[in-house]
Amino acid sequence: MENEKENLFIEPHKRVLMKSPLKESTKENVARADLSSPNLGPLTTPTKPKEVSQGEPWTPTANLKMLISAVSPEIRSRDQQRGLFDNRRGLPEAKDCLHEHFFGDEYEKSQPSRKEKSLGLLCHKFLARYPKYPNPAVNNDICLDEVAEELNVERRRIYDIVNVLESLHMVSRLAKNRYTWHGRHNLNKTLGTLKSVGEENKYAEQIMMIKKKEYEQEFDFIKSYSIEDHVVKSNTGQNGHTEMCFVELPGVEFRAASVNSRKDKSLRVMSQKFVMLFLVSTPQIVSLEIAAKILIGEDHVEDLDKSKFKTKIRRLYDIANVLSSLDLIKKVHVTEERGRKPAFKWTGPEISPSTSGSSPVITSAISDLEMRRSAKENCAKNLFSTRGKPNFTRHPSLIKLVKSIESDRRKINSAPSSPVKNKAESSQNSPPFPNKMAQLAAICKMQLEEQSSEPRKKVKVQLARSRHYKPVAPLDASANAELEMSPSLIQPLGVVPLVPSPLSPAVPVILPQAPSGPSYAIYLQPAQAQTMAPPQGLSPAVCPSYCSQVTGAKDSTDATTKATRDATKSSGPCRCESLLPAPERQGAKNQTREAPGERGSKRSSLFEDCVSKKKYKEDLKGLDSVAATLFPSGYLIPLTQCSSLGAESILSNKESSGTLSPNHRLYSSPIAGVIPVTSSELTAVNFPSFHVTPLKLMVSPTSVAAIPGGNSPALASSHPIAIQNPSSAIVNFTLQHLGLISPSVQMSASPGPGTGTIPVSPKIEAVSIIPENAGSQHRRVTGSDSPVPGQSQPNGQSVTMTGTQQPVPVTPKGSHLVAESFFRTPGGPTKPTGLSCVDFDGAGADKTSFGSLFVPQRKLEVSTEDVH
DNA sequence: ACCTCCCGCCATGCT
DNA sequence: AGCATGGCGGGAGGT
Repeated sequence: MENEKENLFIEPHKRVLMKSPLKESTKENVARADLSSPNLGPLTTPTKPKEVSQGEPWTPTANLKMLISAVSPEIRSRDQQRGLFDNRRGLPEAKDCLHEHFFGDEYEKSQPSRKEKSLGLLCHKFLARYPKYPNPAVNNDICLDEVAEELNVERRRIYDIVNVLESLHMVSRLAKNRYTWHGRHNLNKTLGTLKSVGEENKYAEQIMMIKKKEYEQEFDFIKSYSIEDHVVKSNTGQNGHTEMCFVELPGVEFRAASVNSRKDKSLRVMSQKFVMLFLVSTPQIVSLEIAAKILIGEDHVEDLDKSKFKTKIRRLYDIANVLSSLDLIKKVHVTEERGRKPAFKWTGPEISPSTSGSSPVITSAISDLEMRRSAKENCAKNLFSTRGKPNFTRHPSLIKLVKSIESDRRKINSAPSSPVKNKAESSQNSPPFPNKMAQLAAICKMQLEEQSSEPRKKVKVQLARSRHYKPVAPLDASANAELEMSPSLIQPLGVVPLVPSPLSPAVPVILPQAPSGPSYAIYLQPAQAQTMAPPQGLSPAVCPSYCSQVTGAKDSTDATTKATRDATKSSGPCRCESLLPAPERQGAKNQTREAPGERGSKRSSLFEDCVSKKKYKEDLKGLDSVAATLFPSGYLIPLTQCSSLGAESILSNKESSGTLSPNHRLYSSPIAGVIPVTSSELTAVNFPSFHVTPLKLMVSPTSVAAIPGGNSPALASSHPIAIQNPSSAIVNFTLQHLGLISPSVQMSASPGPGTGTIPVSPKIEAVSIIPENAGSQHRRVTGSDSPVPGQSQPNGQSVTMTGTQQPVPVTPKGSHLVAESFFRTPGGPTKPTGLSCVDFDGAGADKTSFGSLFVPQRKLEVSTEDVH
């Protein structure tokens, strides 16, 4: 219905193009665009035409133009105005004309190469159309048909992009063909939530397990660990991989119940899980192989069919391309003994679970596990009862509310469209540029937009994050590494929340949103929930009600509604429980993090000791238990919604935050048993962990990036927020003053392009590692974006962005050899996993220390290569 | 030869 | 039935 309304103007052409297979291939796209536009387009929607025309830059010149236009809105608009119309007319013929007119050769050449058609490029184009931080007040509707037309791609492709964006809550579905653009307002929150969920699910453990297996296979260690593996498997089985829940955030959520039928499987869920893997793993490097296994549920690796595995890999590439466009991840290669494996490194903001708000809860998981469990169970039962679709259930009541709301929205939205494209218009056209170029352009734009956009959010406090701080000083250092390396930082980190989020806002001062996070509700899937024992309960469900209250004000009704729904669905109890727990959880997490010191020590000791198998086992056990509970599934509904709204929500957050802080719990995690720290453990587990973890914890790359702030373009790229927030700057200063960070560090940045080379001090492994990350990030930013940063930059913007980033200097980014071997992480488990690779990047030197544990060290090299 | 991953068939489910 | 979504995997471009 709504759609129709929306489409009214557009529809005709849209449909023609879109629906029909015509769109089909990009090949035709051009034609399509032309056609479409002519048909109705021009008349109805001016914008489209533009795109169309742009759509295919047949000549190099055209491409260049495109880039430029992408970079510079002005140009863009100009071109659009001029040429678009022409193109519109063109229609199919137009393209022919173009081809012919323009030179057949060129035409062919220009023909979009595969790369030009890549999802990543397409995503950049898509993103270029919207502000990173859209003004909530404005209409941010996205009409899929329009976008598809404008971008000259099949709608199918748009779905791929939108699905991933939706998983991050950057868009939410309004109605058929319609989505609302949220931009990055909720990103940190979402990431925090995902991290929490990931922790709950124990993805870190799962990763470790997998790695372990791999090692075993490789080395035949298997037997000793086999048991563990089994456990894991079982867990996974329970989880069920269960996983498939979709984590919802407030605002975004509902896409509808109805609509969501397929959600479960969907790319959305996969995307969230994939992101969780990054957030949970210490190195923050995730290989496709591991991700695929985990997403498949793998533990039972062997079970995997190749075909299934291959399919999963394909999907992961799809997701990765989108995430890369968002600057959340960067492609790298991990070199292991086996060989080089494609992997992706998280370049997005670091998130502390609690940080963003919601997450904290998650973090607490361990301590709170029990509570969570109960909560979860309840929630699951209640919430999920509905599940028509497994994943999303919402409370019935909530659902009703939501529906009503949605309907309202639709009505409103549907109004004859305003297709909003906020910015889109300007950006729109993206002709096909070379990927990189396009990317750059897009990036530049985005950055600009971000900048322009405002700081938007308030900073959330990141105190929570402090928890991250992992024990190991080195790590901290590493974290800071970008900033700097001071090891000292580490502890401080613990204390200091600073670390936190770069992204988010790190401003410590502000708590508002709280770091703690916003509350969110996690809905478990009924099945899972029920099935699963609550061992640790992920359940973190935060009560929706709670959320709703909080959010309510601003958020949009949606959020509240959801919350309410949830609440309703879930029985009251659940929520209540959930709510309460959340704070605790957070606190717990925080505590845990604080505990880090312990962890760190443990870890360090472990390392030193070389992890003993015992630990490993223990860890495994812990994992197992965890695993059982893990999967979280369900969604989280954060109360807080959008950061933008933020302030209001803050109250809730504050509460949470407050709770959090108080709560520090011991770390001992029920789950882990031995291992106290969950979060840390997880990270540690992953591998190189120790180093890494601390680093991560301590300083999140993002944070780091943020710090640099000034330009922090890099950061910006990854996290707009950081950039935006002045707070980050403040934080930086603070840190500097404190001595935690060295000023120099921040700036360092030069993006080091290549592999970094920073010799970071090996000494502390962690440290060394950190740098890498940072470096990598930086690199990634620049690199990934486009090879040609400079060029793109017509505007300064782009440049700045890239340039700033990197602090690189500190870390070497490139590949490091590390001997990774298994490390044991304090947490216990050591897993040799390939993960190590990640570490490598960072630090090479240290390896030796770790190194040798079980295995032989592998070297991991992570090469950040730009993909494409 | 392997890595990526585009492309579009076709199932699913809402209208 | 028609249409919107989107799972899925063949197969081709890139290295």
